[in-house]
Amino acid sequence: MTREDIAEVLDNIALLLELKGENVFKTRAYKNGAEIVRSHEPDVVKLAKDNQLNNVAGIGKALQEKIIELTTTNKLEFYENLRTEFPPSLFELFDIQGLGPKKIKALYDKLNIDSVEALKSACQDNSISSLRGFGTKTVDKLLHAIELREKFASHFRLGDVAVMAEILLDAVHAHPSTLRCCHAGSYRRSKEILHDIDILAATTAPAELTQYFSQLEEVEEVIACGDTKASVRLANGLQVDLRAVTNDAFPFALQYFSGSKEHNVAIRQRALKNGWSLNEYNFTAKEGATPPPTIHEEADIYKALGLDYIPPELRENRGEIEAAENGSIPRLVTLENLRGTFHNHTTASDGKNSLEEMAEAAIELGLEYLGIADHSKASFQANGLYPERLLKQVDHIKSLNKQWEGSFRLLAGSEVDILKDGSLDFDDSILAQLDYVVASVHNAFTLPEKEMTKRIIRAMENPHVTMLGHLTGRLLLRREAYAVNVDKIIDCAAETGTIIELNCNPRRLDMDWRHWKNAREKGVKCAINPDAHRLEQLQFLAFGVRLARKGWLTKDDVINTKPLNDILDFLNIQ
DNA sequence: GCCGTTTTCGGCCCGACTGTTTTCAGTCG
Repeated sequence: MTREDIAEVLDNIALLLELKGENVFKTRAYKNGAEIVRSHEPDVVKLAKDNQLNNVAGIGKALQEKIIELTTTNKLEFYENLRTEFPPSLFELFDIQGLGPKKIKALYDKLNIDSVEALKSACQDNSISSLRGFGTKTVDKLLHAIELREKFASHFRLGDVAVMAEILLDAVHAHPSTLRCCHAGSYRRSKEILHDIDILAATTAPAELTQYFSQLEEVEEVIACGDTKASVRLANGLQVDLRAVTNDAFPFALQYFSGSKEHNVAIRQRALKNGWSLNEYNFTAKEGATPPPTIHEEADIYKALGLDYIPPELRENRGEIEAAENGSIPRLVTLENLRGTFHNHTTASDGKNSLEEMAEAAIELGLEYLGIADHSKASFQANGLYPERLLKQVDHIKSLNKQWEGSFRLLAGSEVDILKDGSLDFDDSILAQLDYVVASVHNAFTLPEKEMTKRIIRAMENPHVTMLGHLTGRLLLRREAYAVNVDKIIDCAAETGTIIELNCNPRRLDMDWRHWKNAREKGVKCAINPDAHRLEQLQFLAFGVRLARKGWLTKDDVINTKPLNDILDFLNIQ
């Protein structure tokens, strides 16, 4: 049972308790517990096994017992009993916008509606209007929400929304009443998966701005439009929220709407200790408390609370507040710090551009080196190279390098397949002729966790392997990560000096940001690699940097911030 | 259900928006 499994059980308990009409704080405690289980370091599964759960804030006696029962028996009696009270299909109703626990319970109790399908019929034959609180507008909205659910996913990848997020921010910026504006929410925090885009604006005419925003040509549908807030939907189903506030409230609103919720709860608690209540508009001093200082910028809020500025990417309540308190917030890596990158493909395997074109694009981006790592022969679906073609490519790279005379360099590598037993797709004698080696898993995804972990560790123990490619093989919103013990891989990387890749293809973003803080603390280095299959994809580096920042990584933690000469030394290349 | 330098009881973030409920409940973030 993984931490994610446990978190899901706790989340489900919270939903079931809500349906039962339990105390909201009790349900909140379960939801909160689920979040803690997802993100706590070290892993609560390990803590439970070592009987070390008693010092985790937010996990009290009752949740401790439940987590221990889950880790030892893979079951939870309390949960099993609770589940018998409602049909499992009821959960899907929580996906419908506009339906919460109260309404779902009413639908179930009064009309026996237990699924989206049943809800749809009840809306269509209008039997639903007999319920108090379900007027004609509600029925229309529910039908619309059901349609949306069928048509669109409710989650989007960062890389799929970034362009639109920037276009809409520009549009808000262009309105004459806008004084300043910024993204907020999970986009600002660089989450890899988003539910919506949040934009915050300081304006002298809030109602005008929300009107203007809801009428932009990119807007497909207006969900809500009030005097200070507008919610719209774009053609691809993505929801975008705009908040319009005064210039004085802007820093507070920016802090508030950037989240995360967990971070804000902790920040508010801290404010309360000073006798100040903090909301999206201001500090309010309670009676007898020292008056809060004047706030001009978001950073002033953190300063007022005795904290260093916390970059938005870190605001997940994963230790950033403690770090800000004791002055140990890391100076996070930036895109400008990158000097080169590894793991890119060419037409030799499944890339769309030649060596020359990729090199030119890298130079254009200001990089000093570009690593070429085409697939190895076992990846026949990707036109993987046999040794002969690989060595020919190495020669080609050597001859191309002459023209740049040290100002730029192509590095000759390979993305070699880790075979099912952990051996590599090329002999050591071939690997020894390369500048570096990326080792990746491309088949046998269904191995049990122990075997998969052993397989990857065996590959890492090969001294020719420089770095590990896309550690878990996940494809966001498409394919689950394969079963692998990431903590063990990190430990092995620390021992063997193997670099772990942060694959910045927005469909992968693998290894996950949640593991990097741990990896960094153990001294494991990161390579931010675009895994570019065409020259435009070198731009993926920007997503990689965003996620590296989210993983607390500094310039020193990222190997490809090193200038060319240092990299040549590091790789032992003449 | 969790938590504690006012506390082991009594708090726990709260404002915006919508619809229908004519004074507020439910949902959302």
